[in-house]
Amino acid sequence: VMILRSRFLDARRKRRNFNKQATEILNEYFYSHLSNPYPSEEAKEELAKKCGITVSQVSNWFGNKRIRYKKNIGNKQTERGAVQPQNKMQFLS
Amino acid sequence: TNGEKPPIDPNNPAANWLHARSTRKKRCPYTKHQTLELEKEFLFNMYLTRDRRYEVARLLNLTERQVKIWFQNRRMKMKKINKDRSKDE
DNA sequence: GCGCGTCGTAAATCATAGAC
DNA sequence: TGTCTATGATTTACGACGCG
Repeated sequence: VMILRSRFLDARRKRRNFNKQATEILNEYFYSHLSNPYPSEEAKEELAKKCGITVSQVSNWFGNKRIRYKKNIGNKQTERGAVQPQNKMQFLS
Repeated sequence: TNGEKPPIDPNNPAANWLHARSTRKKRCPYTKHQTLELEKEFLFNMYLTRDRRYEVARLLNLTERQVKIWFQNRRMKMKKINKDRSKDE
């Protein structure tokens, strides 16, 4: 049991890239909230649940995404996917 | 509370989400020795007295502010570790 | 008010999965 | 198989705000 448990813990400790669906969900949220990509704690919990990852991992993902997105502005990185033609970023005038 | 736009602002990236302190000190990774000594001190007590902070800073060639912030960050890290462990069932 | 506490984050850096 | 780079995690450094 000890061996299995430690093996389990070791396996979890190793970083794995998130699966495609989880990444899609996160990207969809990010690009549909581009004017303010800072999910609330509640939103993070919901995203975590939908993606099958932890809240901390959601926070890490948004932290990395925001800074890496910024570093790309000007690049062609409009990044496909979730941005609907009818964008949701309005107001804030 | 300030701007500091990235180099370019193509069209309207809607990226007005501020932040980016221009006067912030660049992050400077601590040496193995500094980290080890800080960890030892943290093991001894999670909170520093004023005198102890001064002494640690002097010994490790860090500012008192750096030592204070290191302990604050370390406590947050401990909290996260404990949280993760408790979710282990 | 000061001074140190937590909380959330930016930005740099680390570690290494994975693509090639 | 052996590079590399993209990606998830961790490490410094603050701003904002709370408390005594």
